[in-house]
Amino acid sequence: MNNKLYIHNSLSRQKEEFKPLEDGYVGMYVCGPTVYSDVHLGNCRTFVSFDIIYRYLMFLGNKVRYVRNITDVGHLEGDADSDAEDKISKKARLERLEPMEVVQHYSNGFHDMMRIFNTLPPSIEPRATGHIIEQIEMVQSIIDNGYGYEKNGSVYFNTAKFAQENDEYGKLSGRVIDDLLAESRDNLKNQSEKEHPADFAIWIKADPRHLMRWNSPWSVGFPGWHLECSAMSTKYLGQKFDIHGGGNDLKFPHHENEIAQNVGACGCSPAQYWLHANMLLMNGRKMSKSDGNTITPNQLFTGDSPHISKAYSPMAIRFFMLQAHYRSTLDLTDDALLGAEKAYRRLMEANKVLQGLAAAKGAQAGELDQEIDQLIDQAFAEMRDDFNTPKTLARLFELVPKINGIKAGHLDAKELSAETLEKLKKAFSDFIYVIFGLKDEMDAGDGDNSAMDGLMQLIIEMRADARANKDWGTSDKIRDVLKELDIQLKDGKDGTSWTIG
RNA sequence: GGUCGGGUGGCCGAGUGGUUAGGCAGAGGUCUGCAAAACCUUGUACGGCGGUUCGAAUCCGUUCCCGACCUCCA
Repeated sequence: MNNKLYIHNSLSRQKEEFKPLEDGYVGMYVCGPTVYSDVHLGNCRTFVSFDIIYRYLMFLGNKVRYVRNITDVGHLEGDADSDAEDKISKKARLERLEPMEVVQHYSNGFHDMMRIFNTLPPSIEPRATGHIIEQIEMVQSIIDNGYGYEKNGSVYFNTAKFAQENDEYGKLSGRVIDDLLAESRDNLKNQSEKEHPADFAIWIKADPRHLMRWNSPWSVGFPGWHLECSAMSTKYLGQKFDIHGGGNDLKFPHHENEIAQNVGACGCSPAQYWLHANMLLMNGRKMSKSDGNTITPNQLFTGDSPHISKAYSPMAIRFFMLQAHYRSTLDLTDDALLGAEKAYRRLMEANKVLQGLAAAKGAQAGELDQEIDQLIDQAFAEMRDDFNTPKTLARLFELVPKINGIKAGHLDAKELSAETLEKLKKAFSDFIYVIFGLKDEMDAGDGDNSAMDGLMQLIIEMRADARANKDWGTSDKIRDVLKELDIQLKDGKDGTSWTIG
């Protein structure tokens, strides 16, 4: 059986077998947020996608160092040599806050949201402002290697020269430097500090209104966007590492320039595999604040938005994200969320049923056993094929009727060996909790529900008595009132169970 | 305008040169005191137009539409 992991590499635009630089160890860098506003739902999708990838790499037995930065300086709203302002500096100025207050506030919010979506924290979460020295050193290396030049205290990366001397530039994004040249030749007339429009700032001299400033050999200023990722990935993962990830929108210019900086500074391309998560749409269009086609995570949780009919739980949304492949766009609609929520509950219910199953006496591997065994193996194979969560889920959902069928007695439990049943239990639990990172939201109180369980047991018994006496009024009243309390009774062959939601 | 990626059944969403994705919704049935849950069965599909092929939704060309990034304009 083929146990290799295949990953789609944006650099080669095809699936490749994943081979870490050092067997059993994986270094993964993912571009984190710029913390100047509340985290965007689309960002959440990207980080959930990489959370699954992180979890799965660990599940396969790798020791993973997962570095996800926080960009808290340098990300401009426009071009460095125009009138652009740093996003955080601007926010701080408008709100009359210290820039670090802005950074702390939105970092906290980001972390809260990541926790709500049940993503694992990265191994290291470096900040750009905490690595000014490393960035200055990298600028110096780039200058020393002839790929950077200073103009009026700012330092620019010489993209044109770099592209001429290296094969690297444009490889990732498909940009051709000549096209960039041709497209923008007119701009050369502008009073620009740049020698070429494709050049970009790696150190920016701070104008008087700029609130974030550090001493450097060139000026009192701040590092350019892109540079923080080059410097910090090198610091924590080395000049070469395994995986670099981020949102698709970062491919150009951010990631292209990152590669240029790394090559320009040390002569080697940083990551072996580049992974890009695709965008989240809403109602078939991009989310956009200006035309109202947008929704925040919190609006999703509260249902307070004209775009949705009800509130959705974080796990229902996480499940919704799992239903699409990370490299595809995902269209968020109310109907799709309704469907995902139901599917999520069905899966979790099935798991609960499964974990309660015991092997039948005298069970032997029959046809059912073989089918189940095969589906489990297929599910794992789907994950190894570029983390294909929708296909993995499809296999799990093919197992659901089997689980329910055994429980209900439609399927012959004797055909399922104890060994395969154990394998199935372990696989379901691993997929749901360990790999997909889902949580049970339907259990009351999580852990401390013995009182609730006891109460429900009593109520169920009282209803059973009423039913035995054909007292339908009482039994239906119990059922209806509980339903209003969001508790659902499920009558099965061997008694009644209940769930919340 | 440039580069790249898409257009799949009522909705979301996989995938493949000839064979079932899966979920949700819909229809029928089993079970039930009636329901719900669960189980069984089930329909409609691959944007338009050409071409390659014995055969294409899957490959090629073209056109329309959508998205990302860049650029231009505002």
